[in-house]
Amino acid sequence: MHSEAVASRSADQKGSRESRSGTPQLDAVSLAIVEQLQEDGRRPYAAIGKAVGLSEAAVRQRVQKLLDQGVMQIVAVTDPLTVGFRRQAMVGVNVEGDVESVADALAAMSECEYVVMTAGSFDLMVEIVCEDDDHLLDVINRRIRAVPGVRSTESFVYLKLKKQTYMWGTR
Amino acid sequence: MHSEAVASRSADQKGSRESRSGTPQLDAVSLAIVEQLQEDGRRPYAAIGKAVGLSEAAVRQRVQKLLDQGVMQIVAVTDPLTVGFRRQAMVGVNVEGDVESVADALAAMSECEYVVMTAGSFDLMVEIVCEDDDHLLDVINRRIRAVPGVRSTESFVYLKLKKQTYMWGTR
DNA sequence: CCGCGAAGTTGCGAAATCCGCAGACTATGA
DNA sequence: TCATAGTCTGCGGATTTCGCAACTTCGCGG
Repeated sequence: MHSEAVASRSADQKGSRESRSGTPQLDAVSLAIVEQLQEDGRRPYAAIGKAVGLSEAAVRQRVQKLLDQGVMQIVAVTDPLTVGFRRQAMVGVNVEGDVESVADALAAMSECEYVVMTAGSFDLMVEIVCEDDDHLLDVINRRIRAVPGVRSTESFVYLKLKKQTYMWGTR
Repeated sequence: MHSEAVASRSADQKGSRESRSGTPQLDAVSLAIVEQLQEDGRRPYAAIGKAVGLSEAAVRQRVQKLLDQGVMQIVAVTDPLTVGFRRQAMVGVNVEGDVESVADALAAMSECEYVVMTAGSFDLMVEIVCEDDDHLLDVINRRIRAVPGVRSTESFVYLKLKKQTYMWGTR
C-alpha cells in the first residue's frame, strides 16, 4: 500500500522559513498531517503516521507543536443556528485612522467570531454571532460603532448558511 | 467538585424538537458536550462525562450521534494563509431569480469555503480560498459570474486574518 | 396496569491509543 | 572538531476507546 512518505525526509522542518507576518510556514509533512486532521480531528496518531510516513511519536510531537504555535486548532464546529444562536451577520466596516487597532478592538468582543482586514469598499469584515435581534442590534449599533476610528458600518444579516467547510488542501 | 449535572436529566433528548429547516435542536447536555469539544476536539469521553454529568458510555453515544447527524464535526482548523493558500476573498453576490439555486451552484465549487444567504445589499456572501492571484481571478470572473442568475459581484480581498474562533456558547 | 422503546448506567475485558523517555541521527555554528 | 539544538524512532506502561450485556428509569400508548 501507500507506504512511501509524502515528502522527502531531508527537507527542512516547519518553522525554518518565516513569512513577513511572522507566521511559520509549514513543510509538506506537517501539511499532510493537517490534512489528515481536517478530515477527522480525532484520527489516531498512528494512522496519521502511516499516511504521512512518520512514526506515531513524531506525529504526536508535530501535532503538539502545531497546536502550541497556534497554527491549527482541533475543535468541534457546528452551525451556530443549531446551537441556539439565532442571529448572525456579516458586517462591513469603514475605518478612519489605524485599521489594525480597530480590528483588535473588534476581535476583543466575544460576539465577533471572525475578523479580517480587507481591500475593497470595506476596510474590515466582521462576522457576528448573537442570540437574538436585540443582542445583534446592541452589538452593531452600540458596541461596534462606539469603537474609535469606526466611520461607518453595513450589515448583512444571515438568512441561511449553505456551506461551511474546513478541508483546504483536501482537493 | 462540580459533580452536579449541567441539565435536568428528565429533559427531552436532542432531536425531539425540530426547527423548520429540519435541523434537530440540541438539549442542554448535548450542548455542553459540544462546548467541551469546542475547547478541545480530542478531549477524552470520560473527561467530558465528568464535566457534563454523564457516563463515559453515554457521552460516547451522544458524540457519535451528533457526528452521524452532521450536527457537528470535529476537525482541525487553520489560517489558510499558513497552509499555502495565499489569496482569499469575501465576495458579495447579487442575484436575479432563485437565490437558493445560485447558492447551491456556488457551494458546489471547492474554492468556495463558505456560502451564506443574507439580507442587505448582497443576496449572498461567499468566502473564496485560492492559491494565488490567477486562481482567484479565474474563480471570481470566470466561474462565479458564469453561474446563471448572478447579476453582479463585489470582492473584498483578504489582507490579514485577525480572528477566527469556534467557541460559541463558551461565554 | 402492563408492555414497550428510548436513554442512561454500570461493569468488564480486549484492543488500540496515548504519553513520556532514552538513544540515535543530522544539521548548524563556535 | 565539538557541542548543541531539533527530530525521529522504539519501547514500555498508563489511559482511552470500543463493543457488549444486564438492569434501571421514564414516558407513552394500549
